[in-house]
Amino acid sequence: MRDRPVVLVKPVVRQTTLAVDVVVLSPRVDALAILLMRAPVGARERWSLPWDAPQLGEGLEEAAARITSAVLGASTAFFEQVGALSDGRRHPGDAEISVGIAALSPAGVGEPVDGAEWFPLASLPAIAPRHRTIVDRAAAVVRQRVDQSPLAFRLLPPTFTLSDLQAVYQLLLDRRLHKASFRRALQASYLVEPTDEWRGEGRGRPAQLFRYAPKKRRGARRGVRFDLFTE
Amino acid sequence: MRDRPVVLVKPVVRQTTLAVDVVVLSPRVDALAILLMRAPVGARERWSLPWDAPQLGEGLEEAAARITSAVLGASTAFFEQVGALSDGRRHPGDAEISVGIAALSPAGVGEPVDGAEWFPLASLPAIAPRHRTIVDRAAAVVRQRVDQSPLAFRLLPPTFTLSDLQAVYQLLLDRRLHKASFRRALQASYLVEPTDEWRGEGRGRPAQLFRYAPKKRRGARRGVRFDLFTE
DNA sequence: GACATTGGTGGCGAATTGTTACTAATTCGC
DNA sequence: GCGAATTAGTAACAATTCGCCACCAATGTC
Repeated sequence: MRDRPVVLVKPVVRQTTLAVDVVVLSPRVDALAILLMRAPVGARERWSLPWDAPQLGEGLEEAAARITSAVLGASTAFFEQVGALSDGRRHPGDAEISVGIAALSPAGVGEPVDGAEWFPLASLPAIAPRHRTIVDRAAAVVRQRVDQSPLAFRLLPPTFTLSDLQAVYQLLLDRRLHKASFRRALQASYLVEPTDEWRGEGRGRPAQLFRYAPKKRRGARRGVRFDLFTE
Repeated sequence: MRDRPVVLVKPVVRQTTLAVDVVVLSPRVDALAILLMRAPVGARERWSLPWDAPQLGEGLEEAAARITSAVLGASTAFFEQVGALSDGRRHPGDAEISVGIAALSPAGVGEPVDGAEWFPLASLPAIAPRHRTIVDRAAAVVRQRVDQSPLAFRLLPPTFTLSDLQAVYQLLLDRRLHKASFRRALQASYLVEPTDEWRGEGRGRPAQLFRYAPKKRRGARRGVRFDLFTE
């Protein structure tokens, strides 16, 4: 190597347009749902993900939080980045770059403002191509990270039954889990602790309520692994 | 819900400055290394990640590819997004937003241009705070995804011995793996197939060369899991 | 030819996983 | 009141997987 470094890449910042597109995820009846907004008249598609540009000095997750509470009227505290996109696909605001962010919201928290509505992930209306990509990636991301990250607990209220928890895992993973194995794996992961409350749903035996309380576990705690097949 | 939707969030695109910061990763002697560039005189730190703004109409991974080949003189084809950052931390070009991208480069491919140098991940010189964050996240991301993604194979030439492969996994996971278990897990994953070539390193028995050839496996193929402890 | 060195495998005990089958506590219908 | 239905929770067993040791194989060194 010679003495005087030659800068072959001469980096320069350039102005671009950036949008934060938010995938607000929540467990609804028997399906994961996301929040879409009715687009202004004249837009190419009738629906879109809630989005905005970050304000000056505002972080990306901060922007996502602002957008989420504007649309849902409730604050969410857990976000998962889905990725940045700048393919040629069309964005409703024609932003060059999109940062997709998934916001996890427990069921029953907040209420969509006028013009916003829940849609089951499996049956969305037409949205802009870039939004479609972001939604698909968001689903993939949560599915992939659910066993490494306390993600499932962010879709539940502070206390919940193990059946609730299992239902959320099933929604996220999109497959049925075996009850006994699920509970055993959960036990081994030291992620929850029982409260002394019980909840009766009407029929059936009342269920004990648990809370999310990850124990620091010496050594490598393996992620929670679940097996296949229906109960 | 009323009939006329009220748009509560009125999204607007805004101009921002964006940088793509690239973490070029490669296995060097006994350690994962990344490529840093000597910064121009007057910069606050002597070294930085290679970075640039994407050109007009250029995708993020495209930009990463361009930057990588400018610095390494060789093209890499595998990228992993590390995430977008827009905290207050300082970036060498004062970009408001950074997209961190890890580029995986096999050992022995390309040669750093003047002003660029390999540094073992464990002992980096001082770099801008935002670059520090990106490097740390990149390491975390590859560690987390190595068993879900063909990541390890992108750090190796097209054919390799199983010992080579094990060494790369060990670098990525930063721990020793047990030989017999490693091979058994690999067998079960249907990720590699043997060629009919063998390679003698000088001493010891020659090793068979393998290539990456993932078999489509019906049903849920579980990720490759490895155990602990030295050979 | 003994030895050092690296590659590769068989197999065994321990741990984990997949599943069945049971017990427990409640409401509903009659 | 009381059995059926329904949901919660667990014991236990068989099958599989894991962690590891011990060994065999093929090469270079002396």
